[in-house]
Amino acid sequence: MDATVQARLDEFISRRGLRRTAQREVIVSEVFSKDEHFSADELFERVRTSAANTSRATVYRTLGLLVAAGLLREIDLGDEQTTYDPNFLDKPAHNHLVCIDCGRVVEFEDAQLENLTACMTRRLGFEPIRQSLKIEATCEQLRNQGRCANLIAARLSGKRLRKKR
Amino acid sequence: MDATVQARLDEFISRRGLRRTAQREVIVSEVFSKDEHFSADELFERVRTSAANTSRATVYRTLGLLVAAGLLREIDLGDEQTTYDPNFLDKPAHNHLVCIDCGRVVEFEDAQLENLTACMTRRLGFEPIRQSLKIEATCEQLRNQGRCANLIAARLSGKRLRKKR
DNA sequence: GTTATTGCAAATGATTTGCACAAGG
DNA sequence: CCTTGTGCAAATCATTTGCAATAAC
Repeated sequence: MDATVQARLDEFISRRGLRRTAQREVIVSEVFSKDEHFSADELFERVRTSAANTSRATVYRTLGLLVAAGLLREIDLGDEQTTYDPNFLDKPAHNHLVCIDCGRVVEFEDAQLENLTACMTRRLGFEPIRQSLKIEATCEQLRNQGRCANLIAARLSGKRLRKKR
Repeated sequence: MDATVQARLDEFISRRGLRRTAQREVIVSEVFSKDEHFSADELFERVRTSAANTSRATVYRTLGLLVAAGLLREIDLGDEQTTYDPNFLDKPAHNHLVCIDCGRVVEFEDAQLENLTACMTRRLGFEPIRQSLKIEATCEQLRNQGRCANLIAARLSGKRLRKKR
């Protein structure tokens, strides 16, 4: 876990008079063990392997704390569950490309884009706070080569690729 | 209701062997009676005033049909319910500015923006299918004048302005 | 008459919450 | 000890679905 994250977390814990519990330790270290997006349920499964106790409720409650502490971001990829992004302290990107073939998510940022939208927002009489662009796209690779590594991986892991409806 | 909408709907009904029922007539005419966004529940309430029978289930099922027919678009404004947009045949905008003070939603389109994102998507190795930009912003009017007509209206109508969580 | 449609109530599924018990400081 | 945190099960809430009754065509 990054030192900045650790420091911010410590500050948050003492400022709010929170307590350090075994469950939180496990959840937090699991959250920041990778840079990848995850759902509450995926995290719950990961946490279970290290700490067989720890309830779903605690996972949800801890996620809420981390979001409140500004260490984790909730993003909405258009499916039925909230996605969490543990890796944004150093990159303020809120733009996502979601591949509708394989479910792969690419995060990116673009200064030109930010400028453009900020101008437009002001022109409409508002002050921009945050923005998120979601691009749904298909794999060139899948179309050209007939296969896509991400698709195969996604199927193997039983990932739900589209909205159920 | 627009003639194009009517024609497309007729075509869809016959192509799929659907039936014309009183409930559908009411729901469809209510959907296209205004250009504004609405939630399933708001529509259900509106429909109730004309046709006191008509269940929620039928409203949901009819919304699904209209989306399948390409006459209605589902959009995700980040709250807990799906928003529907009845007015997009003539304007292919999928970009929304949501005012976090008053909940007002402004739709807009911008060719420069579309170009920019399409380029970026291709550069990343994907083919863009659709995109949506959501900007959350605050009212200049509220900040400068201390009040905002939309906010007052929203409060009067009991609209939920933010995510409940 | 078939087959699509409806209303109702029950099912879903992610997330939240009330509560009694457990544990940090 | 005094609060905060936890697990559990029950509650939410938008949306979906099974089913028997009903209505198009």
